[in-house]
Amino acid sequence: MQPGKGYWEKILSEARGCLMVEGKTQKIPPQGFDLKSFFPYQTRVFYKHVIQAVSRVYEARYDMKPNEWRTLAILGSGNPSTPAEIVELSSIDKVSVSRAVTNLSKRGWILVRANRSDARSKVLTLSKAGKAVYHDLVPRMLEAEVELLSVLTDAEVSELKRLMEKLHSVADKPA
Amino acid sequence: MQPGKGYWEKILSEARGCLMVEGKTQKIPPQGFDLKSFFPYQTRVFYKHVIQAVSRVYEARYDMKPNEWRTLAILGSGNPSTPAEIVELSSIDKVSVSRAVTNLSKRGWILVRANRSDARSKVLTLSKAGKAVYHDLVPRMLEAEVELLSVLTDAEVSELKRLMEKLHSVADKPA
DNA sequence: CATAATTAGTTTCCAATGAAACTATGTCAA
DNA sequence: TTGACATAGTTTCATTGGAAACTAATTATG
Repeated sequence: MQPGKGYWEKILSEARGCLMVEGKTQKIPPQGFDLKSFFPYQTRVFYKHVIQAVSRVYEARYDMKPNEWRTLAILGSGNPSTPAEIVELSSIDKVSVSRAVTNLSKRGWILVRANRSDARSKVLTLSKAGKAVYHDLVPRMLEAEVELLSVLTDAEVSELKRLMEKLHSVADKPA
Repeated sequence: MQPGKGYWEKILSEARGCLMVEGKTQKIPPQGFDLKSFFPYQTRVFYKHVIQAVSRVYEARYDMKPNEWRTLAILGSGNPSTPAEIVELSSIDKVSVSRAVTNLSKRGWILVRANRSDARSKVLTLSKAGKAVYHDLVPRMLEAEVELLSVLTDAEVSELKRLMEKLHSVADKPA
């Protein structure tokens, strides 16, 4: 339960000089904070790199927005879905899903029909055209993924994924 | 130079059923694409988690925006800088830096003086108030980082950082 | 049943961001 | 010099995305 003490001891030791307890202003910082070695900063740079590498594909080829691609991807890989299911599966918020669905529908890529079991809802499926786009795009996206990851070994990719997932397991502080 | 063949062989094999070569439309996909196991998707989820964990701190405490925090962080840890240097160090674009500087200046946290050696430019430093904010915020940000990373061991943190950095080393395709 | 509380999805509004155009200054070459 | 081009920073504009309010339909409760 106490993993990696050393790490943050090191980090905090850098900050120690400028720690201030609530009211008490103390000391000048030991020139200590370095954005470049700050984990969230590194994550942001990393993220931008990854996203940019793959978003080019659907942007250039179909002028799609990220959320449209994600929505299409979910509809293509599964059975008919409701917007709510897409929210669930994509971690996009419902407002954005609504917009993506509207746009994809305008383009004729998805079909919207009523949901018999709940009139508030809708059932979405890919149209023929939508499937064609999906089939064209998926392998290209996977290629882009492969290209992106090609500097890493298999083992490294697995490890990276594992560590990213592990980070989520932080329980929200009970207090 | 050919690292981790197995990984993408696996990935591509899933797509194989629906690969289409330029003009030729082929096959139905093997129900194959799963957004949740798509690396860029995982990265986005990961990123949101990380950013959210730390941005709370400066948002709640000083109602600062991400780019304002980053700008402050750079000014605080170093010597006087020009906006261009901040762009360089923060990987924020110059438009955003300009805005962050304007806002921080309005709040009285940074001082702007002319740059003797180039009248187009400016020299920025933290004011007394700005330093106080910096000194208050830095240890809290580091704490948030520690908190965030506390589910990982030292070794895991190092490895994660290493892998994220390694991914950048992709050379932009020559052709 | 009737009505209160929820839920699905949309619309409206606003904050954040980046691209392109713009202003002012600096640099280089004839 | 003087003009052509480059550079620092700002402004304008369009796009994106999320929060909150809204509508319509459903479920729960008395």
